[in-house]
Amino acid sequence: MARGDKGRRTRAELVAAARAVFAEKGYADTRLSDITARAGCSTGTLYTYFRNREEILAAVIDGTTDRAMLPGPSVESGAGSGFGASARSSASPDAHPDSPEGRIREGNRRYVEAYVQDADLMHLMEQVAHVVPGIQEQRMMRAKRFVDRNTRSIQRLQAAESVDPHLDARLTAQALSSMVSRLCYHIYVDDPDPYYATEEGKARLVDTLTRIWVNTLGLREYAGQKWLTRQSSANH
Amino acid sequence: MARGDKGRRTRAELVAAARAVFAEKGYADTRLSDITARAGCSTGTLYTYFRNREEILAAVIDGTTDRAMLPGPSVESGAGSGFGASARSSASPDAHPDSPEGRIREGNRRYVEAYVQDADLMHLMEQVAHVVPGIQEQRMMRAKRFVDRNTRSIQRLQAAESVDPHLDARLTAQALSSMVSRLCYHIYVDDPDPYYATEEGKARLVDTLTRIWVNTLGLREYAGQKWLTRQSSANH
Amino acid sequence: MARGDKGRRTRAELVAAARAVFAEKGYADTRLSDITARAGCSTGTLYTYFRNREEILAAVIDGTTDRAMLPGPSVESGAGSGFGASARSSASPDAHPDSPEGRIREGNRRYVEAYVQDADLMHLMEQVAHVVPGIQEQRMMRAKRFVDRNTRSIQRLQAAESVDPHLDARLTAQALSSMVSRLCYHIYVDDPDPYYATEEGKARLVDTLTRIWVNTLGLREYAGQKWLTRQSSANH
Amino acid sequence: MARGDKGRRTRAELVAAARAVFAEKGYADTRLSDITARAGCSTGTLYTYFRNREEILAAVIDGTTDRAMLPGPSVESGAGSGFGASARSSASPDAHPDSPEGRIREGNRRYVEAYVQDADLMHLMEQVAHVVPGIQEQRMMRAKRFVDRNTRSIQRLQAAESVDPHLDARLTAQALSSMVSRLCYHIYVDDPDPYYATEEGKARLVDTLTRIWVNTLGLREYAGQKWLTRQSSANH
DNA sequence: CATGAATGAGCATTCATTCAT
DNA sequence: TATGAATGAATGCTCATTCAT
Repeated sequence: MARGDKGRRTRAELVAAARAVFAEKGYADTRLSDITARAGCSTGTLYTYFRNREEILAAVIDGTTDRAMLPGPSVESGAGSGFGASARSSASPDAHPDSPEGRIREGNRRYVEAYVQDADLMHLMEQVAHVVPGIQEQRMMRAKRFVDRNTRSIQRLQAAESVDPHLDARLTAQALSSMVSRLCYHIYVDDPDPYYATEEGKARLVDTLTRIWVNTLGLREYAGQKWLTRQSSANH
Repeated sequence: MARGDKGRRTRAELVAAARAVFAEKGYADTRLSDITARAGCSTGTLYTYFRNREEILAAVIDGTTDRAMLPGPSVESGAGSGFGASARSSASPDAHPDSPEGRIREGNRRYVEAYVQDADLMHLMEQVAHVVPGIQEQRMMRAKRFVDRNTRSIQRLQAAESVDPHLDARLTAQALSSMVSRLCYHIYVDDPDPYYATEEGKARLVDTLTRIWVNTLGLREYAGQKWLTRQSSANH
Repeated sequence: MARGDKGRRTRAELVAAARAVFAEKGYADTRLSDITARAGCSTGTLYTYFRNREEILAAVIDGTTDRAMLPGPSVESGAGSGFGASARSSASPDAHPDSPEGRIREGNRRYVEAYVQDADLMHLMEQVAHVVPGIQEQRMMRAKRFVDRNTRSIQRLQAAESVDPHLDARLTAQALSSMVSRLCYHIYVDDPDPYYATEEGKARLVDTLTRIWVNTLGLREYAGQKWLTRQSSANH
Repeated sequence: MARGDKGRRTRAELVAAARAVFAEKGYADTRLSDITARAGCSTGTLYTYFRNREEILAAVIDGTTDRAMLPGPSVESGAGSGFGASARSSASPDAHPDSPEGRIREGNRRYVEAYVQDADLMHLMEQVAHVVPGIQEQRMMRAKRFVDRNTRSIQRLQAAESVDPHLDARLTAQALSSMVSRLCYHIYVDDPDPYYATEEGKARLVDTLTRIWVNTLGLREYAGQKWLTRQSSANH
């Protein structure tokens, strides 16, 4: 493994090139020579930094994991806290940021934002998850932590009678997570609609996601209230 | 293309073998010789029926499309009708089968059932969708029809004030579809849990899915009522 | 080998089909299935009549050998006689048919005529001669006989002081034969010019060939005479 | 494409090996592995320099095009001049080198010499011309230029009344070219006779070819003179 | 005699990986 | 560290030939 100064730069160029080529041609259709060609170095150089094709894939994923890969809402409310900490809540965009709804909304907002930034990576992940061993495990681990936390939040709120007690907490947490990631995947990768790349589009998406969480959980304050009206006319 | 009687049998054996090997080793790691070996014929025979690797993949997918591939709830309620036709509704398993909830439940039940049957195929689809041109298009077409129908149902129910009017109908329809397919994928493919292959597990899954749909939409009768208790203790 | 009545017809269809396909796609690019497809029978049938690919090629060639394959001038003047039998001679088209020139002209005329008829076969021969063992030998045998005869004719005429005595008789005979076949090949196969398929074109070709023979040999009567004028203006 | 020093050597070895194997087994029967085996490298190396079988054939042909491929007499007399520039001429080997006859003889001499050098290549060309697209075109182009030049020479000499005016100039030029190449092909490839590889044999061949050209064209000075005697006894 | 599905040896081509420079 | 030519195992695909029906 090269650690000099030029070394670090070359390595970075390789990772960047790999990401770009993976995005362009897909993982399976990418030749290592495509990567070195774009990185402007020779084939041999790649092996100075990576032992094989999978290792450079791992580097591409790791290099951006920190930013992206937010597995869903409630991420930001501090370890173990979930979204159920505080009391006040409503489906309106101006809900108190510390209410369960506020936290859900904030989590969704961050997730969507990250997804837009790294849509190409998400596409790559999708291709690679079922093919390269290890990736999927790592990914599921991360997702599991958040589902676990949300499961506990739901259970706590169910105990507090703020959430529909009939819901299977874990299944629901998993379902809501799946929904968020899959809908983003659909909108930003599968069948991209430029509207959802705009601020308005993203806001609408976050709002819909949040509303689905809130409605699903039946967060008390919200469930009982009259339907609110929103400024932008419905149904884009 | 062989059309005799033996021909039909050989072709079927090849498709079956292909499906099995794809499931076992993954699409990318499957050698055509793996398929012919399992089918008990020589490599050349494969080319009597298929021009190349993609064509046999297509045959595998087509061969099961009819059974599986139900893209989600409300499929069965007749062309254009969606799930919103009748009035009475509740989240309980014994909801009138013709109520919106009944239809959603029935759709979910069928989808889950089909998914369990063809989980290996769904896995295959997931691998292949992003790699093989054409597959993804066909798949999205089919999904789009159901999202469209559900979008209209939601809009109709919103007009009748039976559904939360703040929801973006299309986005919600898409989100709920995504949730169903993705959750099934997670449960039956990604991180399989034998419990959900049992009748009880499937029932619980269907129930949770249905409840999420109903809660999300805020179907009136349900939203207002007191939470019901279920026999099986919560949260598996 | 099938010898029934239907058998003979099937065999004939196969040979005809083979000739057509060889002409269309070239020998190397012809699949046996191309032949059976065009003949309207199944692949197996071909093996009822021919043991392999070379055998059907042989059949195609044999089937037309009688007509075509005239190896050049002087063919018709009776066994062993060559073109030198009679006395009077001139390069004009109306030379006495029994003069050396008349015989040369007649030989060329027949050769060209046959070539036009079977240009596709000649093309086939050219492809195949260097590739399939046996064909070339058979072909050379036939050619050799005519070169031999012409060699003797030239020698006889040289003895009679009617022909340039400096010429190497055999080499000249070979050269003139080569010229005729190669020029026809060029004109009818390599770089076909429709003009030479017309009666006028063929006449001009035969005339040029004949004149080259006569001039080369320096057949006395011709060599001494003043240049003749021809009706059709020169140099197409 | 490798451009280093070793690279150039490897490439050259491959081309040499290809030429040798093509000559030995024929183009169609040559396996790429035959070539790499003889070149002493692995199969993959061939693809470092050539994209496929045709490209290495092209390299074999190009690599020797400069030496060989002289399409016939009169090549060397400067652009556009042909063989008809000067006046004095005779069929004797000691004709003034600048006379038409001298030029024809010199052209034939060079052609024969080159043919002997590269007989294996000429054989290869013959096999390949009718099979590989592009080769034939390139070959005809080159040949056409010489036929064109000779056509003009003939026409000029006809205008000067030095050449038989009845001859179709282009057809004659084509015929004489064809004769030269085909006779060489016969003598050196088809039915090789060691005699013609000797100096005496080559001289006799050149002499015969030249004499046929001169007689055919009826170059005045020659046509009128008495037949000359040559030292070597006639008719090998 | 005809059929056409089955065969399988044979070959071109790819591309991750190595290593001498 | 960088280079890039060399490697060669691996695999998709072809098509002449066979033979049971």
